[in-house]
Amino acid sequence: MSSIRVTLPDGSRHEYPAGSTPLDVAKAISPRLAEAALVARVNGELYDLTRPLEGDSTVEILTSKNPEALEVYRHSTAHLLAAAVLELYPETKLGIGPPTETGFFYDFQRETPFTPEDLEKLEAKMWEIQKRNLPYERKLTPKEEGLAKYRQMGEYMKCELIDEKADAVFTEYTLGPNFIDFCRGPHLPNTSKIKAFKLLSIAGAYWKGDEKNHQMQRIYGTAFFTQKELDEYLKQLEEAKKRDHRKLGVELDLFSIQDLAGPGLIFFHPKGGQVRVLLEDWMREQYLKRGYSLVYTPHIARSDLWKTSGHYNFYADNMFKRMELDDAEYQLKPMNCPFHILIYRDRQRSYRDLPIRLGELGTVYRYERSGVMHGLLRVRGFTQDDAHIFCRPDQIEDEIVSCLEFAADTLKTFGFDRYDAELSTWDGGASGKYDGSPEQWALAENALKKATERLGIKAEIMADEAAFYGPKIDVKLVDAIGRRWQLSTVQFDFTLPRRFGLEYVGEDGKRHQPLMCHRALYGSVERFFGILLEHYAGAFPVWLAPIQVVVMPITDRTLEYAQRVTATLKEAGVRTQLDDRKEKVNFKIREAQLQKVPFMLVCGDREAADGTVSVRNRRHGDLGVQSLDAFLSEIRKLIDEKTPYE
RNA sequence: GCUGGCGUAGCUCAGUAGGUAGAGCGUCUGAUUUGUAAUCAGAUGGUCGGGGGUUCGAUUCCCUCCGCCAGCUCCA
Repeated sequence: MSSIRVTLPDGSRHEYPAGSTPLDVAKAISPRLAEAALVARVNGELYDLTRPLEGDSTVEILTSKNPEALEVYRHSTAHLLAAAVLELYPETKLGIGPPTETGFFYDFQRETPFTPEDLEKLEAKMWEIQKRNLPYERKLTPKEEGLAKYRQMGEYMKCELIDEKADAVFTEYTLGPNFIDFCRGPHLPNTSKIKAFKLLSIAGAYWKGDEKNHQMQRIYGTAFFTQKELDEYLKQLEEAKKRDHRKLGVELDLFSIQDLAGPGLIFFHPKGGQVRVLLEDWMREQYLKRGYSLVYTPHIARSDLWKTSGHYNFYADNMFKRMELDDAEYQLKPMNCPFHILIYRDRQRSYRDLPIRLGELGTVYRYERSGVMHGLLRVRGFTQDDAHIFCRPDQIEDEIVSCLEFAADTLKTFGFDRYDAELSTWDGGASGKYDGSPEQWALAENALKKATERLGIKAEIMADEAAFYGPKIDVKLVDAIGRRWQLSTVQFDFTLPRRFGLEYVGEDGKRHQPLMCHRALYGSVERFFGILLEHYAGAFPVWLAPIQVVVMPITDRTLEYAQRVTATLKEAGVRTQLDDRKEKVNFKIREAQLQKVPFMLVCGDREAADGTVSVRNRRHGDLGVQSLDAFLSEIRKLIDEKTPYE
């Protein structure tokens, strides 16, 4: 057999000599394609351009236009980093170095830790190696031989990986004469293809992601096909930094975290408090509109409750320490569900009573390890917009649909147009780590699936990702600068109804166990507040802005008029502040702009004489003179319609 | 919790090869009556994160605790 047949994406077929490579195929198509080629897809599998084809194949040449090529590109950059590290610090041992969503990292084991200056040195070294124009060469090595080699090199982590993952013959990649790495590949043909990268940070990382293992130093970096794309990415990082909710929280005087009180505990200042009230009021209103009942439950309960619910054992690590009171033991609540269950269980329920939807803005406390707190996004005390739905099997699908509709409305209200969902299912019972019967799992998973279908929501199935007590749907939103955040969740729970012996009397006069699901839409009010803050970059829409209007008299002559304007707006329910300091308008405007106040009303002699206001919007600048009534009805509209931006 | 970095005035930051600190903004006082992003002048302000040690002397060096930041692990 001296030739092979290659099928191209357009369906055309060509003959090539046996042993041809994807690069040969690309060259035959066009020199320009051969130049742009980075990697190939051969019979569905990614191939190095120089890896010989084995028999008849379908071949697709991938260039910088294919997302897979970027992954390979970054993976190759990670190898370049490892090669640079070994040249500068030969005693270093290698961990793993994969591409990530935004770049790549490589883990290293070394006595002395890397410093930020090392990153610069390493970058320079990487460019130096890049210029050597070295090929990434694929080699096939028998397992035993390879093991012996890496053992001799002292690359004990590579040995461990080979031991676990390698076939009898495995692949490895060289980069120049001195670098070799156990790696599945594929890689770029050579370093000259790498055009733009940057090392970003150093961090600790556990070997194999297990905190029982030793910790290494991870170097993060990113790489793009062009310097321009890299610059854009770095700019986006800067942008993200600018809208960091922790920074905005201080600048806009919204909230704080006090050392004296403890980490992970949030203080909402007046302005943040105002926004939070609006968020909570909106949610409560929705609850009532949508057939939920509002309940209030305590913050602590006897340990007996937590023993019944199972938290005492299974959630102990996340709970605050127990306290002794009157010979009984109490604990702060980490979840609201047992309380809502007690309300359900307080009396006998008929099938006619169902569904019962108990909602609460319930504040819970969870012990988080000291290194994990993060602004408003990860805290030790937070308020969930929590609700528990108790229903019959025939009701469950409609319930899920209305939960998801509720979630979608919530997202829309806050100006999130893009979101998607993940449906986490069990493993079919294989491992025994899941609670609940196969029938229950089937019923629940089906209901979740059908509900997403009915609503036309695309839900990615995450097999074996469910909670042990039931399947769930998580909604992830995409914010103004493209970041994804996990927000709403709808989770089934087969465990708690059983543990608490929940029941209802059915049509048949017999006792049945109700289905129960947990759902939270904001998730945590604190976290949601933080996400919103970053989404809006601090410029809350008019309906949420803590201060909606600042009125600015120009001189003392117009102070009285400005006071009247302020009073009129306040009376109309517009959150208005009078800036009567003896300062220039420029100064007042600057300050209001920085505080991201939506509207500024300048009141001078002309306006006072005509009963008008000179309107300035934080985004659009000077909008000219308007009658106060006209302005009022305009802002009223923005508030009532909850216009997301303005 | 772990690895690394950091902690100086309300905020942003400078500084001291070990001799108890400085700017801008803010705050206060006075003057200025001002038209769409900073009026001027003066004053105020710090146990240099807490504690301990070394030293004649520590904000600086060492130890320890607390907190923050980037990650890891975990998670709403």
